Amino acid sequence: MSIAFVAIDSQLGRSGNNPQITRPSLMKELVARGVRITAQRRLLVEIMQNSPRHLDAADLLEIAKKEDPGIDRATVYRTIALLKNCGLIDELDLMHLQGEKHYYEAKTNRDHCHMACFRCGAIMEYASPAFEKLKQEMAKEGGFLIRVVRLEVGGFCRRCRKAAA
Amino acid sequence: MSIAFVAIDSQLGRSGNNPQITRPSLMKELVARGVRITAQRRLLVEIMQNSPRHLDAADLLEIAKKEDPGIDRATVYRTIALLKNCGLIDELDLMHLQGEKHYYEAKTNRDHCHMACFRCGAIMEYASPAFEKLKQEMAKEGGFLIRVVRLEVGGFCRRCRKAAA
DNA sequence: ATATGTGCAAATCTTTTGCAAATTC
DNA sequence: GAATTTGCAAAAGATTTGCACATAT
Repeated sequence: MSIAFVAIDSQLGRSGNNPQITRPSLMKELVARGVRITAQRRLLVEIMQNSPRHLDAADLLEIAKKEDPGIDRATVYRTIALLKNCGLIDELDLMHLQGEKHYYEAKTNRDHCHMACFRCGAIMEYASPAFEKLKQEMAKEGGFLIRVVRLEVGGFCRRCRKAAA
Repeated sequence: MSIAFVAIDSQLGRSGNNPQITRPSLMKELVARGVRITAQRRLLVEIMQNSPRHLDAADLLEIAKKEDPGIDRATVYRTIALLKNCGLIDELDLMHLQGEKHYYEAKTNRDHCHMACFRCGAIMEYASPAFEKLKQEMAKEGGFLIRVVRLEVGGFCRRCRKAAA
């Protein structure tokens, strides 16, 4: 469980006229897709749904073990793959600030960007109409049917930019 | 060396009013930064500079070995790290279509997005003023000093979208 | 009852590292 | 000549897989 990200994590939708960001219920979506519900899936999905932070596979496993000590790493990875294939979660790298692992979050109704500070490790989220417009433009100009979008930015947050100056 | 990407790879700057995309000379930039030039670095940098495709570490090693069979994997990774830290190359995942490895490209004067087709594996590049505008907005609204930007999109290219319909 | 999912352990894949020898300036 | 870089071999870290057993519908 990484610590560095707790700081300014999740400042979603700071742009002026954002509608509220919402997340669909992962469980309902799974049921709707006819996916078999097991105890382990229920547990993992609940953790993902409710975590205010971006979790990696190891985080997820660690948290799940508190409830079900017998749960295995493989199940975590398989469940992540399932959710990803159903298009219910997004995968992030967060600029590899903490190594090569991946982070996950339940898909929101609004795509958003992740800005990672190289100095303090804070992750800021950012959604804006300009992003939506860019997506539309890419789809139209490129003739591309977009399924997943990942915009990640690395640099220095307001605080660290000053501190480093 | 992956094959799937050869197809529509590198359709950079299809948007209407794009200025020409250019790349700085990696070697010159390294020299300007006072970086020691070794035979291995010269070779690897030359390959990176001239490759029309996105190469991963294994590709790079394989190509370099044709010229210098003794060159080692570690040197490839260390050189990639050097270039990345100098801000001379960008790192891509290309939606992990081919596993967890990373791909690299010499930084261009213009940031651009990579669109990866889940079906045929083609990679399309796309730059546009809307992208520049979004970056500016993020920097301004978030108070963020942007150093690296990575926008990757997964979905279906024009051809595959039709074929799958 | 049967198809599907799980735990376990081992394997795989990519990337990193310690160290002695080689190379660059 | 001194500092840096390289090759080698081993390690590390994340993720995947085969298989016998357990579970959900």
